[in-house]
Amino acid sequence: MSLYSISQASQEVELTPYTLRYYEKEGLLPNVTKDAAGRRKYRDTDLQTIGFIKCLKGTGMSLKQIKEYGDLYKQGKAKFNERNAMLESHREKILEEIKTQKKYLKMVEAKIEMKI
Amino acid sequence: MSLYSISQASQEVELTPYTLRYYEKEGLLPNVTKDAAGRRKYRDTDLQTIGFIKCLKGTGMSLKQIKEYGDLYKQGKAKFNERNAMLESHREKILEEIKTQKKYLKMVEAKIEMKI
DNA sequence: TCTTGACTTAGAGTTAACTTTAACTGTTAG
DNA sequence: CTAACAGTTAAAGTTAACTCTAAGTCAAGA
Repeated sequence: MSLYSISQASQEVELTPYTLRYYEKEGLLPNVTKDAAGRRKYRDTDLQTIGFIKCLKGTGMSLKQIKEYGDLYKQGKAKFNERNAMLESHREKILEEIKTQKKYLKMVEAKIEMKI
Repeated sequence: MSLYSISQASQEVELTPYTLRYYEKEGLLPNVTKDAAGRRKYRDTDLQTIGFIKCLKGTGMSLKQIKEYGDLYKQGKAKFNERNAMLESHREKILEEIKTQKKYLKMVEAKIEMKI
């Protein structure tokens, strides 16, 4: 129910106000409302959206693709299949990435064990 | 025992010749030898070094830090502690990253399950 | 001998994702 | 009333990590 200023939102989601404005400019956050003075007011759902954007970005999805996903999302049920296909294939990518990270972890640990 | 041209090495390590030259220019591969005509010849140990660079880079270490690690490596036993500390802390970072990836994976899976 | 192709260099160009600046507006505390 | 502050925009600047271009060298095959 509460509304957050850009600096409050920035603290909540751990992104700078610059980044929040940038994401909006790039079309990743389409529906941020503004008050009478023209200042952004973030709703809880906006923060949730940003949270999911951070999740996608943190797993290697580019902002361009995140925007594509968001655009499909806006089109509702009509694009459900396409949107879900994106998530499914992204899921596979994350699984692959975790595998790779584990392999690399072993390599680093082996190097540490070598003591040379 | 074998020597690889830049294009052969490039195929082996799955990096473009441009990238190999770039890494060398940045001081990440200090000891690539050249033949009489001035062409790079990569040894197996060079390919192993590149493999480890890919591991560090693939786990989020910047080229700048990788160079720092390499520079410590060149200084041998004298810098063993410092070098190993880098690897230990990088190991922690990878473990953290795997945790985060798993959390994000769950978020994506939850979104898929929501079917909305 | 000529030409093709793989290499060399220095330096310029590209891309993604911010990050900052400049100039301005509206709100609030003293 | 005014100073400080938090926000606004468009546009320029930054950074990391490549990626490419231009001009040239060298070796091998027809």
